[in-house]
Formats: sequence, C-alpha cells, structure tokens
Amino acid sequence: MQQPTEGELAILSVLWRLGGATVREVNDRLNDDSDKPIGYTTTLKLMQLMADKGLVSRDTSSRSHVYTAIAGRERTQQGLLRRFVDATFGGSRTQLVLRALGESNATPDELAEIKRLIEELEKEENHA
Amino acid sequence: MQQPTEGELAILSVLWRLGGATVREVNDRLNDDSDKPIGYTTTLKLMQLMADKGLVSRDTSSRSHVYTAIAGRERTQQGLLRRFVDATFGGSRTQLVLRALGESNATPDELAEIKRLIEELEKEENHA
DNA sequence: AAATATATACGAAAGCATTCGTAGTTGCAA
DNA sequence: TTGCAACTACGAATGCTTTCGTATATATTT
Repeated sequence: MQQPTEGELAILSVLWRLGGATVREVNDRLNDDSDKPIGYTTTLKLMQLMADKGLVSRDTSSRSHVYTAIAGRERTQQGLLRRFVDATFGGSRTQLVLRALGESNATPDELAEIKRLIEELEKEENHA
Repeated sequence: MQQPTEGELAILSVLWRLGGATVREVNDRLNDDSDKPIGYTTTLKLMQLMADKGLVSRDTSSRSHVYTAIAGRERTQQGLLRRFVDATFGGSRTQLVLRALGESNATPDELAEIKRLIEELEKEENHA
C-alpha cells in the first residue's frame, strides 16, 4: 500500500472519521477546519487519484459517488511515522518520544496512559 | 526560521554532526548512508539555497566554502514534529507517542528514560 | 420545458523540491 | 606554462503534488 501525500492524508482523515463520504462531504469538512478554502474539483481530482492508487474505493452506483478508505488508519500512521522518524530523528523512536513529551501539554491522564503502556512493555521484556 | 525540506534536513543533520563542513564533505557523508548517489552539484545547489534562506551560514574566505548550520537542531525537530503531529495525528502528541512506543524496539534503558521523564512531568504537574 | 444547481472527468497550469549540465574560476601537478 | 582536478554559480529540466478551468451529464426547481 502506497503512502498518502499530505493532501491525501487530510482526505483519508475525514474518511476515517466518517466511514464513507461523498466528495462534497469531504470537501466541506476540509474547508471547515482549514484556513485556505480548497476548491471542490481539487478535492474531486485528488480523490480520483486516490482511487487509482488504491487508497480508497468508491461506490459509483448513485450519481454522487461514495468513497471509503481502504488504507487503514493505524497502518498508514505507522508508515508515515517510520518515514518521519528516519528523516528527522535518525531512526530513533525514543528520541522522537522524548522530544514529543518534552514540550507536550499532555494531561495527567495522558501521562498516566503512556506510563501504563511503558509498564506493559517492560513486563513483556521480562517475559522474554 | 523557515522549516527545511527533506533534502535540506539531510544536509542539516550532517552539519549538526560535523559542526562545519564543505560541500564536498557533506556530499560524501550523504552518499555514505544513501542508496542512490547524489551528485555533487545537487548538494552544492541545495546548500546555496539554504544559505539564501538563512538555514546555514557560510565562510567564503577560502576557495572551498565552509558551511555551518544556523537552524538549531532541537528547534528544527520541534517545528517538524509539530507539523507532522498536526497532519498525521490530528495534533495529538499523545497519540503519536502511543503509536511510536507501540511498535518500537525500545530497549529497557530507553523505556526507563522515558518513564523518568514522565515522572518528572508529573511532578511539575503537582507543583502547578 | 427551461433554467439552474450539482455531479463527474480530465487536461493543463502552477508551485515546489530536486537534479543536473555547463560555464567559468582557481589551485596544483607534471 | 600547460593541463588537469576541484570549486562555485546558475539556468534549466525533471518529477511530483496540488489547483483549477472547462466540458459534459444528470438531477432539481421554477
């Protein structure tokens, strides 16, 4: 599965949230969040290209085609994360985490959740 | 300070390691790690553009100009991280961290270091 | 039925990063 | 001093993503 570009990722994010959506719906969502408005045909074109690449499927049975993400969210995030860590932190996920936590405004709950995960990982270590 | 592109970041990484370096030195390093060789003039051009953008400074007193990073490593990583988290994890650093740790091969030492950081952050929480 | 709104399709332009060819310069070695 | 090696400068080509204009078809409203 090919990695999405930044524009494609924005569209995938909407599809992950909505499940399935028309170009109109996606384009509206994109323009809700966004500063600079994106033209309808721009979104359409991008989604057509994504269909060609296999990132999304589409149901063309009604006039307004309904698109659905094929690319999985976790898998896609993992792939992008790998690229980013390689380029920016020399491949060290730990460095990334340290930098991310260092300036995050993580809430106590979030910190607790991360700590819990770490403790689980440590348990796995011990079992191995 | 403008964010570097991916190619520029690769060059900055070398400069951060070496302190100051000529185009030849940077190009050699890039081609050490890399699969696909990068032409000398390609690196030269990129570094010239970086000088224009203020990402690096250069000492032109000798024939081989010596380049030095102006962009700081931590600051640059922070900036790139923010962009990435916004695009890929909807701005949630916590999500990023959870995903990064979930599949990392972090060593026990690294896990311990992250835990230590979290505990420090929790202490700060309490003080506030 | 005619006018209007909303779809898809698609070529092409625009924007940006990267790559390279080539010209011209400077140092060094034969 | 002649020639070769290494350097800078820079225009231009390439490649990729994004954006948009326009043609065309299909629904909906008046």
